[in-house]
Amino acid sequence: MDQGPKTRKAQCLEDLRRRILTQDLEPGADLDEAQLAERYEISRPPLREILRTLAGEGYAVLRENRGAQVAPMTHKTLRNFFVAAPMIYAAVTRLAADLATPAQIMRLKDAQLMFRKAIRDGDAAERALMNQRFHAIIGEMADNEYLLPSLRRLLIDHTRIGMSFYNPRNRALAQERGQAADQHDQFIALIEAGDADAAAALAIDHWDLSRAEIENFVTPKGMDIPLGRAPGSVPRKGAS
Amino acid sequence: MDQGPKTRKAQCLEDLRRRILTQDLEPGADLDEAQLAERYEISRPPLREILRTLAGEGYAVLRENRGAQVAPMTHKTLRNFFVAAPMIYAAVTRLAADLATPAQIMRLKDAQLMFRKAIRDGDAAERALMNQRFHAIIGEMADNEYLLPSLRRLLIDHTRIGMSFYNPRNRALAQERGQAADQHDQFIALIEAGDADAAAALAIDHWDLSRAEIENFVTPKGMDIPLGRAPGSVPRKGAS
DNA sequence: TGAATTTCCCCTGTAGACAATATGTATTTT
DNA sequence: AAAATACATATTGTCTACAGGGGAAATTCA
Repeated sequence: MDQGPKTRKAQCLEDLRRRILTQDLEPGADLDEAQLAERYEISRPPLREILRTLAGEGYAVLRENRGAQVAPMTHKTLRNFFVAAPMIYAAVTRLAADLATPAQIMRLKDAQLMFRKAIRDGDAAERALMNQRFHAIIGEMADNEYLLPSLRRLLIDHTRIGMSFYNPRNRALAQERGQAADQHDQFIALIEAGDADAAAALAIDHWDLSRAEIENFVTPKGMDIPLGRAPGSVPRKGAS
Repeated sequence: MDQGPKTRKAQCLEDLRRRILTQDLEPGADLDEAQLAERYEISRPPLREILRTLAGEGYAVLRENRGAQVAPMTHKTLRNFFVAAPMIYAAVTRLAADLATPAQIMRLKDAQLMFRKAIRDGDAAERALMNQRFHAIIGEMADNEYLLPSLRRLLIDHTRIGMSFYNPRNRALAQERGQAADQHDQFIALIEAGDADAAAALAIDHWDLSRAEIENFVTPKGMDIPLGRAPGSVPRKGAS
């Protein structure tokens, strides 16, 4: 029983990627070799190769003699992300509109169908994964080995960030997801038409939508409720 | 005898990087596991990890069940390189000017000294390596995990391309190398001054210089020598 | 009681042997 | 004679066992 079309090693790699993207494995979490090797029924040497692969792709970091951990998100992460994302996204989308092949456009449409299905089903992890796949395919269309490494790194953290503020009770978020899906349809149309300028502009719009979501989550409205007074304290004006 | 400050494995990784950058190992060359393991006196499992690391960094490519090879340079390579390089270089340099620490600036000056020394010594490989180090340090200054992967990938191929048209007899190239070194001094000054705009502009100038070199090599002047006439052919005007 | 040092244990790193897959060659069949 | 298949060989992929380093805790000394 080799449970699936691929080898166990490939399945392990794929599953670890999925678990990291969906935050099933949280940023900074330790990746224990022996434990993972047992879980995926492979021995430690091939698992170590997988960890190195993940590190190369930006999913994990390796520390000499101290094991691997899921790529952490630090206080600088968001700032760096905001700086790099619009530039790379716009550049890649522009190239994609110029170079996309019919076969790739088919795959993009498939990914979009699965993305919309995940939204309908309310499956947050699947939605995040399908969104990631959609943009990864646009990256493949751009076919530029020098830009793809940064794009892939961005998509990993974009997906993880998106997972961290999923909230099914928030109507505004649901509405924004609908907008995002509509923009995906526009991506397909513009790429199919080969309209590079419009595609690049759409990439910026798409980014702005996502950025606004992230900013609303990171910087929520403060609670407008005064603190109680400490016993014996004197009421006063000015700074606390 | 552990011949050096680092472990044999680290030395192997470093040496393979150096050999790939200097084209001692040419693009597309096969990397035989057993052979390399013997050469560096380590066993195959750690060597395989090194190959995976190199693949993650863009030095090599892995093909399932078919071994590793040095990252090839195809017909699309140069075009993609020309598209991505100015954007990434300018962006990274701008960030570097904003964020560089004094310690990093010290290291940049060191790298520049070694770069000039390599030029004086006429050591092409060392010059290419030190140029790479100089720009890698600027990358570290930018401190942006999303842009560095693409920068690293660009620097690898920029170094390899530069090595492929080294010619000590060409005076124009020597003069351009002097210009490049002078621009490096300007990089240091502008980064130290924190002048991001000027640094980004300089990055573009530096790129233009390098691009002109590459274009002159890739597209040399045609030879203006007519073919001989075939026996019995009639002299004629117009297209051949 | 606190701090420094030493020891122990767990985890990472490595080695050598084994298994499996791909390629090239030779043979056989059409 | 040409093509296809089967086999042999070389190379990649994997496993078990062992060695080594780092961190944490305990103990000892100030």
